[in-house]
Amino acid sequence: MAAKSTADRGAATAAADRVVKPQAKTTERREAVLRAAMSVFGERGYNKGSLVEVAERAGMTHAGVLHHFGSKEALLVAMLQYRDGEEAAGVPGRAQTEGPAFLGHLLDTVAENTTRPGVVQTYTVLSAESVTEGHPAQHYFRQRFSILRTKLAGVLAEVSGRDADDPEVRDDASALIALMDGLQVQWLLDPDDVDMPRIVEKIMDQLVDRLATRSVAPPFPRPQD
Amino acid sequence: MAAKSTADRGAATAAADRVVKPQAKTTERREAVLRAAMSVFGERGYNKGSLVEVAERAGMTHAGVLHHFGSKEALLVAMLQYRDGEEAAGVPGRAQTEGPAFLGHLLDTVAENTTRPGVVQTYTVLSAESVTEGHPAQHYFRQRFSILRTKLAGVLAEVSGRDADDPEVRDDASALIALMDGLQVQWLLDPDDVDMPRIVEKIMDQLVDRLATRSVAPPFPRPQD
DNA sequence: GCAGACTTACCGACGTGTCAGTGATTTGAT
DNA sequence: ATCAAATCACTGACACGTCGGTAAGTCTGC
Repeated sequence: MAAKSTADRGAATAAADRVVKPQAKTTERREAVLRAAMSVFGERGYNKGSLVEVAERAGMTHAGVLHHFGSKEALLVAMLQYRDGEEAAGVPGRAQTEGPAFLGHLLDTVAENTTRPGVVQTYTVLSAESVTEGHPAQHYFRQRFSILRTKLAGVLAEVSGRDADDPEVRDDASALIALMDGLQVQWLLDPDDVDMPRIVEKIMDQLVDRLATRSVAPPFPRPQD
Repeated sequence: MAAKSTADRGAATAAADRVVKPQAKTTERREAVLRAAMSVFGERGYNKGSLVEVAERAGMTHAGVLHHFGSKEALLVAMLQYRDGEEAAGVPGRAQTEGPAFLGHLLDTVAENTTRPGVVQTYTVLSAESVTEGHPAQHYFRQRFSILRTKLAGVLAEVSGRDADDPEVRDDASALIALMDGLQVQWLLDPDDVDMPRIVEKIMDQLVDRLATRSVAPPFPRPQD
């Protein structure tokens, strides 16, 4: 019968070609809107950024943007998810960096961010803005921080021969994330006065070093090689 | 311009007594507006916070607020300065804590902030928002960070017997400030998962310790044993 | 009676979201 | 392959609310 929305489509073609459901260039246009949203919300924040400006940068009217995403809130959420996907895809290696290499990946990201103030600003402004009442990105950032803390704690534990549930390890994970985020604000305001990569690397080394050398009660014998 | 507003007044009359200048309750009312602004801008951010809501909480109309402060921007700036004054006055000791005691003061502040999420939110949201183009609080925060970095570097140098111009000392000052700011975002989003005072104290100790024990030697990967 | 502290009334600019309509494209039956 | 119907990707106009700011008048304490 009649398919209601674009979501209701299935088993039309057997072959696994890629352009079956949407209208050929639709994905392209949606991505243009998403990228426009990143730049606008990054420059002005979610509250001050307007759909009209997003639409202009994407080359359509604001009604067109609403046609694709339904509401400003939904656009923000879609943008956040899109950004995650892009980042994962952008890494030359596999989707997710695992183990100790993750620390190096973090350092690389900090260094790379130095060349992309726009991206840094998007993240900084939005994450802070999200703590206000009823902000649509609140759930996203709460979850993101939670996952990041857990992952970092795991890596830190692995590297230092500790337990990932050790409060000290978790504290250090929180601290490292906080350090990176906090530095971004200072750096955006005063790029010449704050050397993000150098600072993060130094503190990270120091944290790992202390975690490894000062094992309070090693649950297992851990030779330092 | 007919009835010019009283917006710009800088305590510029001769006698320092109280019977000449403001109209008795005026100072009181202005402070009420300033406090209302802190709560509104803290909850919603500067962009989303409205003069109407500030006015309501101060018990007047938004035109009344404009009468006192001239513009929304001017209100924000006045609020920021008022907050600084309040904080300085709130410390039981003198206006400014000097020397090594400053580190303890910082720790006390972090602990105290744990009981005042509103204040923390105001600072967090506004400081991040200020990095956007043309934000009225940009100058305030740039200056604030600059002064804080310098002061902290001085104290750190004093405590560890280093030079305040030492890049390592300045890096650590930036790092400590970044840590505190970054933790606030995580804490606001997840108060139970982030123990701000404990984390800051631990990192601070660690920083001071390393600064003091490791003089002016270039850092080797594994000097400690 | 006058300056200052307001209020009421209002303006123009914007911002989000709705709606009907219009071509372009895809679909499905022939 | 052809063609009509369905669906899509939009646009333009508008409804409706909100916001910062202005103008002018009123009330109050000195």
